Amino acid sequence: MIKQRLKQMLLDAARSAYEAGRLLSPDFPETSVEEPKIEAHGDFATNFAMAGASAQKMPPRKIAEAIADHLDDHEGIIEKTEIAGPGFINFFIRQTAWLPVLKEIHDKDHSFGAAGLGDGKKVQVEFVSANPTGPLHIGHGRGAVVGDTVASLLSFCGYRVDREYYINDAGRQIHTLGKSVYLRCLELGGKEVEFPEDAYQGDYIYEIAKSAIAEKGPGMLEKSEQEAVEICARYAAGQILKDIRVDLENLGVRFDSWFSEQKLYDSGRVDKALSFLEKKGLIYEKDDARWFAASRFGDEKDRVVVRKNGQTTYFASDIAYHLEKYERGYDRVIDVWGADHHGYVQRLSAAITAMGKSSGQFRVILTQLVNLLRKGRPVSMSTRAGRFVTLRDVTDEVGRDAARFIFLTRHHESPLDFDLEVAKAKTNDNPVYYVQYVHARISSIWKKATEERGIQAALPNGLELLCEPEEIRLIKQLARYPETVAVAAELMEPHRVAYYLMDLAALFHAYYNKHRVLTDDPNITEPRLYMIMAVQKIIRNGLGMLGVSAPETM
RNA sequence: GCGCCUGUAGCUCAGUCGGACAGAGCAACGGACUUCUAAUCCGUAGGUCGCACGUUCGAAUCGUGCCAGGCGCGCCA
Repeated sequence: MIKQRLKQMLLDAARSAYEAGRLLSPDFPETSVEEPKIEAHGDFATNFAMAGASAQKMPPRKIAEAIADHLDDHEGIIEKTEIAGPGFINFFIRQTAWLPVLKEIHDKDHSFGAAGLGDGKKVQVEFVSANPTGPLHIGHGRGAVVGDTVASLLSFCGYRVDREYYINDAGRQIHTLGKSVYLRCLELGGKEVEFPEDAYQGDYIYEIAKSAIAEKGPGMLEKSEQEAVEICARYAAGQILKDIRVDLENLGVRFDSWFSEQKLYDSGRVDKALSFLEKKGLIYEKDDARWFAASRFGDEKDRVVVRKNGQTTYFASDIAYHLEKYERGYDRVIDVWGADHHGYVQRLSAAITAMGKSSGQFRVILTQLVNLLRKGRPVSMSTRAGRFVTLRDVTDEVGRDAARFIFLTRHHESPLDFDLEVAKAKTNDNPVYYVQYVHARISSIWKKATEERGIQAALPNGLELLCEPEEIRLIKQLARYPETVAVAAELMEPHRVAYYLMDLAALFHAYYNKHRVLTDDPNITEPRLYMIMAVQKIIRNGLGMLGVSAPETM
């Protein structure tokens, strides 16, 4: 990568300038090379001289001159350097130095830009994990897409990634679900029932009740209430989970494993985790309850793990779950939660620190809430009345590609306004089509090239003829792909890839409108075809990373 | 009251490790289709980066204090 080579050259230049007596100190700052916003400032610039001014006790411009004089560009990638402003060194790269990236893209194809950052380490990304007590809503959709894409990014960057869904199938909510269904069953059987306010109100409960009667038989209702509720609970959770699976599949999200909370209890894992902490002296008894000393690990206060009534808390099973994750051999564990759970982060982090794990081994990604709008007006979401727009409604209406792309064009910690009408619009309000259109346009050109001109393959001939400014800009953008993906993976910010693709698409459309690829001159047609096929590969790879399709025609 | 997130153009949002003159799309206005797909392109206009102070060669970015919106502060999940 050109940037890396420049960094090395700078460091070498600084050393030889010091040896030649032009610099006073061998203490150099960390070299930072970045791309200036303005093209007139060159392809790359460094603040090396300014950052080193205090150590050198010299004016920045003097330092910059010394370094510039000692630059050894034996590969010949630099056209010229300039010293500008308070002491920036600006580099102008020889245009032909950009061209090799095209061949690299063609050669490496799907794996272009794949970095070995992860070094084969095992990572688990746990996301969605919605309670199986009702349909998914749009907020779950956001978490699903962010989690899925973070997993893809990490996987591309050399981690061994598993996607997991944690099923909260133990505890009171499931019991409430069972009771809700049971009562609806009785109601359907003609009995007068009082339906409590804290039960699940939605119409889907009726649907489940109907099929429960059909499948389990009316005899179910003759058992004791406790037994019947239990049957209803398990049946309902199973049905809802089935629907959740379908909803996620529709969004292009698939999990490697579905982990049951109930199994943690059944296998004694919760007790095991608590005694593990107890042995470390981190569990104590107070007010007839048992507490974990979370405050010793940065949490505000200690937290109850076993209640006065002898039942464990959700926190206890979560500790057991995370302990189990590490026991399964995951080096890093990533949880994607809705922002409404952020109060929970510290206590779980505390528990994980208590397990002896470092902060780098656990990360919670919080996704902010989604406001669902239609034509700028909030869509009413009354959970109490059981009347709300589900995730399925949304994907059915706007489609997977648009839904995913919209979730990924915001930083996940920014609240998101999701407007159904905008999501359906096939205009630039909806950049997914803008990006996909590049792919389709290139397919169309290629089709024409093969069918009408008998061209068989894109070959790297005459690339030095790619010297239009729009061509150089496009190729430079292609060269940015590896770094974009690496940074997105490292920071777990998938939106960076989406923005990268929009920028690439803009450069391509601008190029397309100004220059023809298929010309009467084969000498110019060949390299241009080679270039746009590289663009197409990056678009395809990038969209694929985001779980968005790359259509041949639109 | 305490904690977390957010605040950038009329709207929706980017802005990397503190870098040079603040970025895109939409909306507005004016242009470009006998051409490889106009789901496109070109141009114009649009800013107190919530406010104030501080840190320094340099702040949308870091620190402190305010303001506004969202969320959270259970022996709920």
